[in-house]
Amino acid sequence: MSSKVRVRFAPSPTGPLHIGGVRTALYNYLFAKKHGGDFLLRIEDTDQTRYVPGAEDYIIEALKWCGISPDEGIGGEDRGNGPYRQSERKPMYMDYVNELVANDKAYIAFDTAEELDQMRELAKAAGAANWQYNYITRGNMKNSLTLPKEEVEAKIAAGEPYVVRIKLPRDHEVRFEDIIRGWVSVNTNNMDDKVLMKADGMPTYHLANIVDDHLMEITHVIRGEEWLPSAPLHIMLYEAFGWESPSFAHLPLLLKPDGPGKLSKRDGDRLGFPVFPLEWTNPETGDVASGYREFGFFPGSFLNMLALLGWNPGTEQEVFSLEELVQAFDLSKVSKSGAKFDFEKGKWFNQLYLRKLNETELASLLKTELDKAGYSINEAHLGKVATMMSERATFPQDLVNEGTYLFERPSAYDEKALKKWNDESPAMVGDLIARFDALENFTEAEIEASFKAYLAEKELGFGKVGPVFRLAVTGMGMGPSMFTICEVLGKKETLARMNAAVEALA
RNA sequence: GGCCCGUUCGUCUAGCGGUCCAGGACGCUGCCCUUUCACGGCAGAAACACGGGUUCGAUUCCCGUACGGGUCACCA
Repeated sequence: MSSKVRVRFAPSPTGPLHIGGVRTALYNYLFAKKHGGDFLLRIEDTDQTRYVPGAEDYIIEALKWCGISPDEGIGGEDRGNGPYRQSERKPMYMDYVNELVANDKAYIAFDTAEELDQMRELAKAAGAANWQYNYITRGNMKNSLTLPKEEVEAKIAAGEPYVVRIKLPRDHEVRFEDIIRGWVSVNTNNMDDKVLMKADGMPTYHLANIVDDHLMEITHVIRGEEWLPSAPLHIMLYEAFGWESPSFAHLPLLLKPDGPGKLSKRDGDRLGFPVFPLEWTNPETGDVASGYREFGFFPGSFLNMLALLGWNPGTEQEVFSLEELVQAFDLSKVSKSGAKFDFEKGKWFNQLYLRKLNETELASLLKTELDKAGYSINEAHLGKVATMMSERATFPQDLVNEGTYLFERPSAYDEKALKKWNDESPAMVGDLIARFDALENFTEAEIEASFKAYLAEKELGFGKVGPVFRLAVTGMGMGPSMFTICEVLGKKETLARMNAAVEALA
């Protein structure tokens, strides 16, 4: 009888979540929902020096925008496993650390950060490999393993700062089966006695993580590959406590599209696209980093894009709603190697999502964008214009930007299109003005019929008059059907523009 | 550098010993549609890192090399 699936996303509030973090949260969410389990959000803020105000709210808002809010924990329900912020759990960790020390699974160490740095430098100067605080070196350091018991007690009584380190056994092969990578094996000889509790009394990530995952009954730990090297330590910790370890799944990293390395927060807008779900203003510098939401992405397309970065269902389906992702998701189909992030594919997804919208939805998007840009049009035309512009838009703002001539008179004429304008043009436009002016209902169909009748009468080709007509009305050399544009503009405005063009370009 | 993980088109990837002179998608190129642009349709270029094994047979299994990534804090 297996217990209920419970997973957690446990970010550190050191700044905005980047898209790699969002993907980790997404995979956790998908896995939980697929198995009818719980998705928790825990804040790992054991490092007080790195706390960034606003980061926690940002994380909650980002998940909410994506539609993958946690069931339990920060931003979700408190189901009695809280607090869900590690800084608020500080007193709880002490007992566990003491238990480990009492059972000879951990020890107290007095070495200062400076002394440790010195050891590392010395080792480096001697050309040795990494200096490690381990089964060999701990015998020469200042700790409860080397110092007499009375001295240890005296130091503690005197208020001397100390840390607690795990006491790793010598030459022990640590093995665990990663859901994505299969068996991973590391010898304790290559590991060191990591600090479990810092001098300030706060646990390190390693200790807090294990204690909390155990207490919160986490069944599956799904996290980035950057944690793979410390997974053996975590296994040792579970063993030290005598607890059953959860299953692990280490996700491949999101890599920079250009140079080497993983996509990082610092990449910001250097690459010409957002790396954060929502816009973020650095509270210290005031710098603003763009977000996918503000860039015009839909939560659905954003998630769809992220989901396929490192996972695929094994079929040729690429477009998924969140519900479909839940159904199709499978951790064993997550790939092993890192994925270079490709913004072009993301844009494609957004374009696809935009086109799936119906006329009412598009009209509402257009209205919002028009308001933002300070434009307004006859509400009756909203749907027509939105639909017309949607096929050349990737983002909602393109609905306006790709056709500003629909909302204001052209202030200039496109240089390239201007080449189509010649000596005969004013007369042609003049003829059209006269014809259009006579139209009863200035509708798309009527305008088209009138225009074509004119072509037939003068025995002119569409290519001869069309571009000139377009230039006069929109100032452009390309765009959607002129007849639709004219109907939207209305007779008065269309004729006014044509007259203005004749005057300006004569 | 030590340790760990990985390696199929430019990119994301399918492939779990013969179905693969390797499939899909983004991007790119060409053609068609079209007054133009866009959309759409069609077509095309484009990859199994290398070397050894194992096997009747390797993209698929094993080993090595190369390359890439991660990690080596009283940060997570």
